[in-house]
Amino acid sequence: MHENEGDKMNIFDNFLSSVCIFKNRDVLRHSYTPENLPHREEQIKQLVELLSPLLKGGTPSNIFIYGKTGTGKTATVKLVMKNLEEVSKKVDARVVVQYLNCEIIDTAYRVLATIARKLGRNVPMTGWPTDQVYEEVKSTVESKGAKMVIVLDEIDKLVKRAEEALYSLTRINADLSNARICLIGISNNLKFKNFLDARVLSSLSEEELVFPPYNAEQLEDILRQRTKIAFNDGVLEDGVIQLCSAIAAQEHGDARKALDLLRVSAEIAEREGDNKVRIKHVRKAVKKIETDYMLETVRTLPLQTKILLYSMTLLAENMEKFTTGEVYCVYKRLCSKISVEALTQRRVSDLLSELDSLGIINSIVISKGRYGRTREMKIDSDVEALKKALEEDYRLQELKKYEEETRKILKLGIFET
DNA sequence: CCTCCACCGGAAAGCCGGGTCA
DNA sequence: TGACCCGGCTTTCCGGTGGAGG
Repeated sequence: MHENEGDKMNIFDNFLSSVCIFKNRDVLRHSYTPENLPHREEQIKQLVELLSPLLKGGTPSNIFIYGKTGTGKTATVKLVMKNLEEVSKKVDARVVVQYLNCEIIDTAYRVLATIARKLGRNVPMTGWPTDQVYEEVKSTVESKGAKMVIVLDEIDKLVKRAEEALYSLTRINADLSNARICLIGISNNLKFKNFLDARVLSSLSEEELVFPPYNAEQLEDILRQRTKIAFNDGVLEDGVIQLCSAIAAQEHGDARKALDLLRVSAEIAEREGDNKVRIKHVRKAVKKIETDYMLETVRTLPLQTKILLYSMTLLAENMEKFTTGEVYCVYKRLCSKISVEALTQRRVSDLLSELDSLGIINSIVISKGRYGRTREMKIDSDVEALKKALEEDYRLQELKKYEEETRKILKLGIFET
C-alpha cells in the first residue's frame, strides 16, 4: 500500500481529499425560503391580489390556505410576506407581519403574547391572564393604527388546544375602528375544517387558496433550481434529479421529500468519497430515509409494544418467520423478568396488526391445517438497527441481561405457555 | 369428507386520566 | 369541589375458520 515514505497517513487525510460536492447545503433544507418558487406563480399572484388592499388602506379578507405537506404553502406565504413588508416600508403603509407556527406556539396565551411583543409591548411569555394580553393587543393595534397580517401556520394544532384564541382573533376586527387585522391560516389537514366552530370557519375562510401537489416535472424544475445554488457544477450524474422527482411524485408530490432525497443522496456520495452523486446513491438514500423513519417511529412506541418488538428481534435470530403464539410466549417471559404486567394475547394480537400496518413487521394470517390458524410474521428491516433503537429505552436495558438465557431457550425450541 | 388445532377478530364492558360543567 | 363525560386502552367472552391429517 505505502510505496514510499512520504505517504504517511494522517487521520484527516480522508477529510482533506474528500471532494466538495456541496456549495451550500442549507439550500436543500426545509428552513430555506427560496427567492422564487417555480409552479407557484398562480398562488403567489392570488395572494398578492388578496393582500394588496393593505397597501391602499383597505381591509383584505381573511385567507385560508390548504394543501398537503411539501406543496409550498409556507414558502409561498413567507415569500409574499417578505415582499409585502418591503413594499410597505417603501410606501409607509404601516403593515406589520407576524408569522406564527402553531405547533410551537400552541396556546392562546402564547399566540397573543407573541403578537403583542411584535407590536412592541413588553408582555411576559407567561404570567398574565389571557384576556389581559388580548386587551393589550387590541389597544396597541388600535393606537398604532396598524394594519396587521398574522400568519397562523399549522393552524389545525391550535384548534385542539386554543380554539378560543382563534375565536377572539377572528372577531377582533369588530372591536377595532382604526386598525385592521388580517388572518392567514395554513393547514395541511383537510378534515380540520370539520372540527372548527362554524363561525370561526366562515370568518377565517373568506378566501380560500388550494395548493395542489407537484407532479414529477414540476418537482424536477424545483430541484434544478435549487441544485444551481446547492451544488458545485457537474456533480450530479444524469438522471439523479429525474429519479428523485419521480420517487417524490409517486408519494403525494411532496417537494420536501424530493429535496430531502437529493440532500441525503449527496451526503451519502460525500461520505463515500465519490465526486459525483449517482443513481446508486439515490437508491441508498431511499433506504436510509426509510429506516430512519422507521427507527423514529419505533422510538416513540409505548413500552408494551417495544417489549413485544424486542421479543421478535430475539426470535428473528433463530428463525425467519414466527407465529403469534411464539412471540407471545417470549414476550411474557421478558415481561416477568422486568416485572411488567403482560398484556393478554388478544391485546397482543391487536398490537401485532398495528405493527404490521406501521410497516415495521410483515405479517399474514395463514392456516397450518391441523396445527391451527395464526398470524405468521417476520421483520424485514434491519434487525440489528431495530434492536439498538429499542435498547435506547432505559426500561428495556434490563432485558439485555436475560438475552443469553432467552436465546438458549429459543435454540431448544421450547415454547411453554 | 370430517375434525380439530391455534389462533383470529368482533362485541361489549371495565378502567383510567383528563377535561367540563354546575 | 365533586359529579359527570369522553376517548383510549385493555380485558373478557366467544363464535369463526383454512386446511393437514385422519
